[in-house]
Formats: sequence, C-alpha cells, structure tokens
Amino acid sequence: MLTNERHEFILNMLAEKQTIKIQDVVDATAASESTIRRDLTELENQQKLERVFGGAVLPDRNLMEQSVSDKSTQHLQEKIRLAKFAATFVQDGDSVYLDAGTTTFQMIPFLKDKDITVVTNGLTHVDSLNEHGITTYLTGGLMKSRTGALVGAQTVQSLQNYRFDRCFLGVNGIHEEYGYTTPDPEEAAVKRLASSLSRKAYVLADHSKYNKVSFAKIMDLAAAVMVVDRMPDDLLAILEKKTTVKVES
Amino acid sequence: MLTNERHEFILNMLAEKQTIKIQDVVDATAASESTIRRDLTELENQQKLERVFGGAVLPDRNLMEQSVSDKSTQHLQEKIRLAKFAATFVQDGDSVYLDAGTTTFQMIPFLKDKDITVVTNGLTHVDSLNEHGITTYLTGGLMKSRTGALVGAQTVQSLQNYRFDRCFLGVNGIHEEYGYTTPDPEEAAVKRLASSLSRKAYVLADHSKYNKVSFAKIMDLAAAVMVVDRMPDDLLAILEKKTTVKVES
DNA sequence: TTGTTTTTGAATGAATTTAATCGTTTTTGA
DNA sequence: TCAAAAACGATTAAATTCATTCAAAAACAA
Repeated sequence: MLTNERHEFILNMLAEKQTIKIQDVVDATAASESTIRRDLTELENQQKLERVFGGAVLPDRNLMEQSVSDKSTQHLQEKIRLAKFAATFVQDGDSVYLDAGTTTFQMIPFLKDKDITVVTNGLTHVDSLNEHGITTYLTGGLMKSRTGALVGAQTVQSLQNYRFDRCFLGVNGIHEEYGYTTPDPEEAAVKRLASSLSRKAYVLADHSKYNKVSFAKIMDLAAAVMVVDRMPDDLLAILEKKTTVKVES
Repeated sequence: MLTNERHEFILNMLAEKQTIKIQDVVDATAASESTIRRDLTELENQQKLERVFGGAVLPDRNLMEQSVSDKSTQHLQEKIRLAKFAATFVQDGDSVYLDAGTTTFQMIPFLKDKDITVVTNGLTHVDSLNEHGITTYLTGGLMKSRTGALVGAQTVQSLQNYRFDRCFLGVNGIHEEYGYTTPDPEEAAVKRLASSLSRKAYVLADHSKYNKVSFAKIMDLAAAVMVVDRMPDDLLAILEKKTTVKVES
C-alpha cells in the first residue's frame, strides 16, 4: 500500500469514525506501528487531524464551520437557498464585495464557476473562496474574534481603494423607518461604506429579520436591493415602496 | 507493446484505480521496471500524472497540498526552538509585525502572555493569534493561496499606516553578498517595507538557509538582526561583520 | 546488408521508506 | 499513591524504490 493510499485511508477512517486508535489502523492496513505513527505525525503537520494519546481525532473546525453547525444558526437550509438566489445576480467580470457573515458565506459555492474578483472583510470566507478558485482580496483591519470580521479604521481605508459592481451584505434588522441595522457600529460603518462604493448593493435577509431593529444603523432601505425569502404580502407592499425587493422561491 | 500503447495503458489503469504501483504496472504490461519508470517520468513531464514514491497518482488532487508539504517533524522541532528564542526579544507594550510563514507562525504560542499588538500579513496566523488572545490586525491585500500570505499593492498601502517596534521575517536565502532573498518578488516587497517601518527588524532562519540565494532580494544583511540556530563558526565570523547575529542554543 | 539511432533491460549505488528495538512518558486501575 | 500496562519518540537496521549508466536489442535509413 502506497503512502498516499495509506494517508487517504486513514483520513477516510477518521472521517467515518471521528476518532481512531493507532492499533485499529495498524490492523486495518497491515503496516507497522512505526509507519502509522509516522503517517499520523505527518498528517497532523498538515493539519488534517489532531493526535491524541493512543490515536487521533478530527481537527478543530474553523470559526465558520463551527457557527454553521451551531444550533444557534437557525434556518440553515433557508439561508443556503437565499444565498443561491442572491448568487444569480452576479455576472462574469463583476468585482464583488462579500460581507462577513453566515448568509453571504453560503453564497461562495454558487460563485464557483463565475469569472469574478471578490473583496471581503470576512476572515472565515477566505478558505472557502480559495477552495472554489476565486480570486480574493482581503481588506485590512482589526480582527474581531467573535465574528471573524475585519473592522475599524484600517478596514475603512482599505476599502477606499476599491470600487465594486455588486456588494452583498448581511444585516440583523430590517425596518421600514429605521432601515438596515446591525449590532456593532464598526461593522455598520464598514457595510455602509462598502455599499456606497458599489454600483449595486444587495442586502440578504431571511424572514426572521423583518421589523427588527438592532443598535447600529447601516443605511436606509433605499440604499440597497433587498434579497429575501418568503415574505408576507402586506409587508412586501410596504417595503416595495421604499426599495426593490427580490423574493426567492 | 509500443510506447504509445503502454502510455495509454498506464493512464487508463491510473484513471481506473486512482493510484498505481510501479510493480503492478510492470506485472500488467510485461515490460521491464526501467521502461515503466521511464514511462512514468515522461508522463509526469506531460502533467498526465504525478509520481509518488512507489508509483503514481492522478495529478492536482488539490493544489492546497503542496503548500503545507513539509513533513519532517525534525525540521518542525527546530523551527519551534528557533521561534521560541525569537519570541524572547518581544517586550510588553511592543507593536510587532509578524511575517507570513511557518517559522514566524511558531512564535505565536510564545507571545501568549505578552501585552502586545500584532500586525500580520499571514492568513494562517490569525486563528492562532486569536486563540492566544493577542490583539491582531491584518494587512489587506491579495490572497496567495499557496503560501497563505497577503501581498500586492493593497498590502503595501495597508502597511504604511503602521509603525512597529519589532518585525519578524522569514526568508529563503541568506548570503553574505546577496543579502536576504525569497522566491516571490511581491512577498519580498512586503517584507522589505515592513522592516523599514520597524525600529528593529529580525530575520529568522534555520541552518538550511545559509549561503542560499533565492530569486527576489529583500534587503542587505545589515538591515536586520539575524536569528539563527546552530551555525558553523567560520560562517558566523563572516556574517557578524555584516550584522548582529543571535544564535540559539 | 551495414551503419546509425532509438528503445529496452539489467546492474549499481544512492536515497527513501519501513520495521524493529529500546528507554521514557503517560495512562490505567487497584 | 503506586505499579503495571500501554503508548510514545528516537534510533538504527533492513527493505524497497530510485536515478543513472551502459550494453544489448530493436527499429530505422541508406
């Protein structure tokens, strides 16, 4: 059995069973214990797994994967559907700003085959963007560990160097009077600037955001096209007086 | 069996089994081992397959692999020792630039209890910095998927906003005459600028870098303090005429 | 046929991977 | 807490694979 095969085998075994014992791997591969040990240290160096006494476990997931599988991230399927819908607005040749956040994150797989350049302030986005072969620029700035977003004066300044065809933002609240809002004023500032640098701005919001108001105002409703999933007709009628609303489904 | 036929045969076999062993091909074709080896070398040059020890695999499984391909634990341990040593130069209150790269990455755990602010262009660094509770700014810029570094004009501009007390750089070559060198000119430009913005610059290099010259020059030896592990006395004598050398051990 | 070029196969020593050993560290369970 | 058992890293020897070289065989051209 070739080294690569063994490595693949070990990783598959690990993916299937979550944790593996060295002896089990030895028995399953007919290689010596030394060899398996060497394999495990090598795979650990590649961050493909994490060694523990007696075997190995799956590595720590990154921030976005954690939050995606987190119970607090509700409506995942709906977010994915919404993200897919939003991605249809992106065209070849576009330069796109992708805001940090879980919904925009879900757009990435659907951008795969488009010939675009992406700028993002979402640290958690870059690995995925990279995996999907998308040319990616990151804004500078201070890392907010909780959300994995870059914010602050440096982020604002970085952004000034770009102009976008389209910009996709996540928000926490949508309200007829108070506009788009989000909890963190610094993130709000970044979102506001990004949209102002963009020919066309889109706000992605699932129905749980309707008529909510969060602390920091980003901008008025009219400043962006609203991309939403199902929405009550009466609310839709009200919002459509303020801005364009694209309803998925 | 004609050469072309053999090549076809090998590629089919590979397409079917994903991984092939040289001996299996020899048995299946009744050609000699030498011949099969020649075939594989040739096919690899045509990028039709990738050779591995003992056989061959399909090419470009994913190009992420190559970036983290260092498998020797030996090497890694030495890097950790060197990184630990380098970290002793950091003092409370410092603002520190941490270059992208594996050696500087290993410094992070040793910076844990220091009261510092870190700026880095290394995407791979941020999670670890975050885990260790270190205030971190990221430069902006284009993401190079191979090295996980941010480079380019935006990175340069981001950097201009900072001034550092100390800056820690990795390099690929150290040479008395040609100075510090690295393969990528864009990364070289970033390193050069970072060191010029720093009160004190340090270059981390293990012994495998001595007397090597890479494509892009970063700067002269005198522009940074050299932090190295063991070093032959005669070479040390030469380099110490050019700059300060801190030897770990 | 004869001479030339190309391909093949075998041999060699170097390089790499694997297996086994041994002293040390960690875990387990009484 | 202590001792036995299991797992560990490091070292070393064995086995396997590799690149190189060179001569024989085959293909080719004149």
